[in-house]
Amino acid sequence: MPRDLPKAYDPAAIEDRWAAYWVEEGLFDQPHAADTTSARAHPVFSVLLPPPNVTGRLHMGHMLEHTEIDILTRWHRMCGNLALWIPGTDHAGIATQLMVERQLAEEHKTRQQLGREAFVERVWQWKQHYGAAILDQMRRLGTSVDWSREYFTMDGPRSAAVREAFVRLYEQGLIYRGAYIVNWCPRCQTAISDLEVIHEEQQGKLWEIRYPIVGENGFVTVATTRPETMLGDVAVAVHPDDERYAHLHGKMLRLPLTGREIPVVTDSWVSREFGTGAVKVTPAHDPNDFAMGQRQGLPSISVMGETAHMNAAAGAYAGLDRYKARQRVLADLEAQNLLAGVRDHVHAIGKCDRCKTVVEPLLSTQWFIRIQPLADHAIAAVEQGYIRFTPEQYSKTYFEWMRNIHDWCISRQLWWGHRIPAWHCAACGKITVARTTPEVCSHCGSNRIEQEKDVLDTWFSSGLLPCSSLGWPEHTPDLDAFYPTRLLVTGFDILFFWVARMIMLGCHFMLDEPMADGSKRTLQDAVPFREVYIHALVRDADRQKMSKTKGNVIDPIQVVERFGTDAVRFTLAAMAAPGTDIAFNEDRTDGYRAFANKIWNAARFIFMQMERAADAGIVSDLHQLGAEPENDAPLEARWIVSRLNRTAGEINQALGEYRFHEAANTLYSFFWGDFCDWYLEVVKLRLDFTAAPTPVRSAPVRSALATLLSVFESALRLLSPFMPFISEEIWHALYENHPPARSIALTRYPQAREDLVDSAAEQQMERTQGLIVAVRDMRRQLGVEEKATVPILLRVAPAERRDIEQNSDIISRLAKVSSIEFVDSMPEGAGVRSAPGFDVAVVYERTIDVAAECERLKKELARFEKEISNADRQLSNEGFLAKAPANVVEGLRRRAAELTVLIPKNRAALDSLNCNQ
RNA sequence: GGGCGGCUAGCUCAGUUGGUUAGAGCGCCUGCCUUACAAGCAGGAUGUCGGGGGUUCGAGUCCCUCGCUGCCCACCA
Repeated sequence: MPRDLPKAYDPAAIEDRWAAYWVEEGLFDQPHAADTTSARAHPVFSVLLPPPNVTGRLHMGHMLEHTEIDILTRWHRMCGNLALWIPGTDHAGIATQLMVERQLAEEHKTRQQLGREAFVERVWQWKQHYGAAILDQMRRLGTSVDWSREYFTMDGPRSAAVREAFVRLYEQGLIYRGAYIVNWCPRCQTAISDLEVIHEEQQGKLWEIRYPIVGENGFVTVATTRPETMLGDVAVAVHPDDERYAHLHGKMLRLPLTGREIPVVTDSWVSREFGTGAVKVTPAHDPNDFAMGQRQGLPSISVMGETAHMNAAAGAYAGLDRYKARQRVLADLEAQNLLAGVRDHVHAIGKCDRCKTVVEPLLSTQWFIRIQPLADHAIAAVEQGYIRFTPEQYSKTYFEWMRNIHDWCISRQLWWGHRIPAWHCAACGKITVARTTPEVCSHCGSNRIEQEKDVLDTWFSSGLLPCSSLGWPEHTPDLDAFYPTRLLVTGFDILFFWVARMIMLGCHFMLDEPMADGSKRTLQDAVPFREVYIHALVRDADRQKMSKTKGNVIDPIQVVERFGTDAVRFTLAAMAAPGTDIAFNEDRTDGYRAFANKIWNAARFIFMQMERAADAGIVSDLHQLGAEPENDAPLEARWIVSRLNRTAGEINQALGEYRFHEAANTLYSFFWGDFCDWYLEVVKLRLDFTAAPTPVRSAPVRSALATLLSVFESALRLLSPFMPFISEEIWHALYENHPPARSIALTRYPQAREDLVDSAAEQQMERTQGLIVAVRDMRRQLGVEEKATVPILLRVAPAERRDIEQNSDIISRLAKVSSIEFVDSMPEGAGVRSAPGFDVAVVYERTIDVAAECERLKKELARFEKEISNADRQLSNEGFLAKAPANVVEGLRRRAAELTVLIPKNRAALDSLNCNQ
């Protein structure tokens, strides 16, 4: 027998072995070119791994996400679903480029020095290294993904999908190119989308500047936070109804420092309350001004370049950095007495999400997606309930954003990414957009064409993943079988970046695509996933957000090495209440390491019993034994089987609602509380091979062993999605390395069987447990030696006496009772415990600690009295009786009846001990 | 400027549609090496559910308000 398990569980000794086994055996791979009829015959559970960026290592948030997806995937797989979890990594354009630039900087090099081609080659090297490391970590964590379908957002099939998507959108007129105000990062040297700008409140200044009126004495005073951009002013705007400025409509102003003349225009966007009510208009450097410029037909003057230095149009200020220029402008205005005032002003300043450089709104030629048509479908998909969010509140956030969406700037002036499939013609200046690299300009036939240098926003390719990971734009069997994916699990931080984009792109491209049966997909089947589960943020033990700068980042691999993967997974699951951030606390993990050890030792115990049974020649093959308890089976067997089924029901329900914490806690308390603490202790009674004077070749022993094994095996299966390693190891040992399947992960998940839920047995067991606990407590109070057995006096209703007698061996063993004497009334003065259903006293020579007992009784009495007065009040309230559900009323009546019995007993005990003297 | 969440035992957190006595882990106190497990066993103590008001027969749970505290979104210079 290979069951010579070490006394303490050592995760390190088994985890690598199983992690490798699962991958090598391809246990979680689905056949390619899947038979779609079989896919339709089975429920499908398909899920996409949110691709980790190839920027570094996995962090705790990844581990939470992967644990949650893995639990669900393993669960669905064991429930008989065709489960497919596709893994992959993201090239993460700007983020990865930044990492490599930093690496270069350490070598005192820049990407410009390397040149585009060499630089991109260098990033590929980085990707090889870090991408592989991330996937290794995933294997280490036991994620049950389909490695045969692994993707990278810049590999061949995904690049083809990106090109197809771009070209189609272009052909549909949904992509345009033009000069607009964009968010420009002067450090990254690229445009970024609105989402990549993070706003931070900052204490700044609001300057008031006088613009002289041409041909008159006097000024218009404008207020601005960006004085340096005044060099690009093309107008001053006032509200049309603002009487203060009515006389100036149509007049010209002389722009200070430049002498240029600019008009006063009216625009109802201007707020009369803010500043002076007159606003300088700088279309090239402010999004609002740009919009106004368009409305008013004003020109744009760019005075700042891509590095946020003033350009030639800034005249004397050319070459100055924007902040330097600001100082100089202010000083010059001051000198000319044109600075009317300055005051403190708090405003939000935009910074680059990646490098934290202050973003500059710049006029720049970029590619955009006309987003409204896509957004319309995306809104409808959620409104119609084709996509559901959990927690539900996120759908509100989603709508909020989607209904106020702006066109998406998809071009980036980066080198790492999907290069836009557009070619500029040097001859005719027109653009050719094509799926395959063209030889000549499609407009004039010239061969002087050059591909667009810009690359696409990284989210363009990841936004296509639900389709592209299944083979789109090809019409593949995978797409037929697994699209829409069933679920997306991700963090709220990429709700707009990624989730929203996937919904828009998925709905757009999959609508009207053929399904497996040849019919066209409607919106319902075009969505990229049917449900979105938004998980929490993992914080440190002090609820602080983990960040490199704070130095509080927990490396999952390190924690895993200390406590074992299963313990960390279980910690995350047990703390993952939907909608609540997780304060990751290692104390908790230590507790679950102990849980793993508990499971391990339960297995050791069971293996010992099996060996003994084999040695005694009781059974040849334990696994052949029937598992269901007979009607005359002992209480503990009927009880544990009932508890198992109830537990299975609760876990299945909880997992179906993404209530990981509830599932984990239910499992924990079942295994430790019910199975180990009670059931195993009682079962020892049935399996007492040594004590039996006669040969133990008896049916009861076989029956006990059968239940023990069956319940334990079921518990392991319940456990396996949460703790795949230890459950796999023990399961194989249980079957002596000849298990009925290659992995416990391929067995069936236990489902609740109503016919095995035995409420009567549960109630009886609860009463028995109550009695045992009462006796144990009295023993402690009386100071009975741990090993001594003592007689008890017991008073129960005659009807229950038989139950107690039947289970007297359980009581004797677990409460160390030598004999039970049934009495009709308790003797005076003895330490008596009263509970609903029984009074019990321990017979022992020592007397109890009267003071302590009085205190206990008084506390209990106070609690009872409060409770009965509550109960009486409610029961005499007609509204309650009329409106409360019958079971609630009935429950309260029963409790009141119990209290009516218990309270006098309590008082009598207090009297007999003279507690009140 | 809009919107969302949190406040429950010493600590970290559960508590689904309002329903009988508000729970867990860790920590704490007491006693045990009981031959699966001392990473264990048995027993115990601990809460005016942030304050106030309201709805209801009944509120930790729903509504209003106040306080503290996070977070997201936002083109008022």
